[in-house]
Amino acid sequence: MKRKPSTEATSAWIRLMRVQSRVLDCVEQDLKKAGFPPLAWYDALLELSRAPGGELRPVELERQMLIPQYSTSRLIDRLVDEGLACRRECKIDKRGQFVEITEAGRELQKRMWGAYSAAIEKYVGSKLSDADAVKLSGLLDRLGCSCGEMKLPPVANNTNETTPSR
Amino acid sequence: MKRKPSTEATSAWIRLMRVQSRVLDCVEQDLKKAGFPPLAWYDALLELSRAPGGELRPVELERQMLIPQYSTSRLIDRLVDEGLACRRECKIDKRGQFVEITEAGRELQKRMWGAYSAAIEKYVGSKLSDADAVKLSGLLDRLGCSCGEMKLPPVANNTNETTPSR
DNA sequence: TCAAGATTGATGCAGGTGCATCGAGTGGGG
DNA sequence: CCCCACTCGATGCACCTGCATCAATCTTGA
Repeated sequence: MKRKPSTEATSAWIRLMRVQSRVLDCVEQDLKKAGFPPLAWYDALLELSRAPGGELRPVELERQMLIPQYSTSRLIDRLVDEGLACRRECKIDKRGQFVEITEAGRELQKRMWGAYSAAIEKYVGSKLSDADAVKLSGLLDRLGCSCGEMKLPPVANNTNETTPSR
Repeated sequence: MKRKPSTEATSAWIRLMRVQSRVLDCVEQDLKKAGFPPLAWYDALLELSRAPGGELRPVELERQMLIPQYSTSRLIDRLVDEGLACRRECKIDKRGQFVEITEAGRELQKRMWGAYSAAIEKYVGSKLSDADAVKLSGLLDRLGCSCGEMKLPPVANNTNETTPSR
């Protein structure tokens, strides 16, 4: 027997869509106004900077970021064009390659974290108590885990550390 | 004094981004597999179908949907191209126009609601108790209300009624 | 009444995304 | 060893979005 979606589920869905798009807009707007590239660049730079040797296979990056293959490919193009990363050959698998973050890339990632963390604080931290943030995370987790598995979100637990966006 | 974003706020942010993008992907994928157009079309058709006379000024539609003006303009183009709506002149303001939903538009909106409500149930309703859905809505609301004001989400309270997507 | 400014809606351009497909390279079974 | 299936990554295409700007019209206020 197929249930109709409850009013509550529907309402939660609507708010989830509306709120995240507005908050994300605000954050990206702040970053853009500060002259930074889109958040996706930050995510990629962060993943690269955390990888051992500062390099990853595109296919790894793709899995970390949960974005499609072609999207990764073109994002890497842009990072390379801007000198934030470089492609290196992969000796063990000639189909593949490594992407290595450059010093400029590391430096940009750190600078972006300044603006980014400020935006998170402004649009999330200042609106929610820690306890409520924890509750929200818990409820959201239950939604995420089933349409394909949910990766453990890579959260910094050292307050001096940088943190990924998504 | 400027606080660092708490670990909890950051973690909530990450989950918000990841979870909504995955859930939205799942829902849009289901609709696409059923041969339906994107959710934005549904939203527009719903707004039109609820408007008195089934017609709205583009500028109204834009405010309802919280999307930019040029985006509305082109969305209307597509709806008109597909025969789901038509443009009508606005006699009181010659700059403007009315957009009126057609019968085909109303019919598509209803058919989409079938697939759409099933997807909401599948990806949200089945994962969350009603009580948790209410909690989630409440927490999300607190995030939404401040970067620009939050519109009251137009929620159907009659289970036979259709419901907007965002 | 009329000029200045605001509002409505369209559009050219640059860039990003999804989809399908391709070529190169790998690896496993016969 | 060789062929077939698979994986890795790139790319052409269509479409969609954001941004800037435009023309037309409306409104305001001197």
